[in-house]
Amino acid sequence: MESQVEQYELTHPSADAVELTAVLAALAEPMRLNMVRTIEAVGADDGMTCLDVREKGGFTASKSTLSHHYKVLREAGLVVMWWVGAKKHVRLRRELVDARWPGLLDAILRAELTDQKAPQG
Amino acid sequence: MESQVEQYELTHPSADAVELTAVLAALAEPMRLNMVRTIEAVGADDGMTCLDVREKGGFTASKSTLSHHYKVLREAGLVVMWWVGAKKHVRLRRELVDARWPGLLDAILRAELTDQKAPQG
DNA sequence: CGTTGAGTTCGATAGACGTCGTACAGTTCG
DNA sequence: CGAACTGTACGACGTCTATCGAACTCAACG
Repeated sequence: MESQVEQYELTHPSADAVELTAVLAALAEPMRLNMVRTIEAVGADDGMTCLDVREKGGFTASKSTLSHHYKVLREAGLVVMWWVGAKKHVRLRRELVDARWPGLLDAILRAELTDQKAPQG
Repeated sequence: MESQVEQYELTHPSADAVELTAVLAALAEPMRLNMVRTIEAVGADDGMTCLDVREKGGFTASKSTLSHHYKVLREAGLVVMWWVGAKKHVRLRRELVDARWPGLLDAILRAELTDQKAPQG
C-alpha cells in the first residue's frame, strides 16, 4: 500500500511556487511562529508527529485550529508533512527556504531566543 | 516653532517595544513590502517624501490607503517618519531592525530582487 | 485671507482570518 | 467488527484588515 490516506492529499508547493508574502504571513501568526519554533527545536529527520508538536509547544488550541495552521504552514512551503500510519509527521523545509531566501529563517528562528531577553543585558 | 503638525503625533516604537510578528505582518502585505523596497532603493539619509514613494513605486492606491500602510510600517518599527514643512519624510530603521533581528531585513530585501528571476538561472 | 497641496482621520464596506464544534475518514488494536 | 486515536473538512461566528471617499488640519504660496 503506497498511500494510506489518499483522501487527504498533501500538496506541497515547489520551490519556485513559494511566495515570500505567504511565508511572512504564515510566520506573522504567533501560534504558527511558535509551531515552527517547536518543530525546529526538535528537528529530527524523521520529523515529529503533529501531536508531538502540540505537546512540546504546549498548544491548547483545538484539533481543527491546529490542523488549519498546519495547512497554512504547508501551503506556504515552510513544512513538509507525510503520513506514517495513522500519524502525521512534519518537518521544516529548511533546504527550500534557505535556498530561496538565505538567512531569512535563521534570522527569524534566532530571533525567537533573543526576543525573551532584555535588549542590552 | 518646534513641531509644525502637533495634531498628527508621530509615535515611533522603541527598540525593545518592536515585535517580530508585527514586523512580519507588516511585510506580509504585498503593497507594504513594495513600499519598503522602494524606500530602501533610494535610501537617502534625508529620507524621501511619501509622495516620492508613491511615484517611485507606482502605487495607485488612494491617499488614505497609503497613509494607513505608512502607519502600519511605522508602528511595526520598520520606518521613521518626520515632518519637513508640509511634506513628510520617511526612512528605513535599518539600525533598529538589524540590531534586533540580524539578517532579517537583508534576507527579505535581497529576496525581492531574486524573486523576479528564475530559481536557478 | 483664500487656494492649493500633502496627509490624516473617520465611517463604511467587503473580504480574509482565527477559532471552535461537529461530522467524517483512516489506522490501530482488541 | 467495534472502539480508541489521529487528523481533516465544513459551517458558523466574531474579529481584523485593506480599501475607499469625504471631511479635516496644517503648510506654502499668492
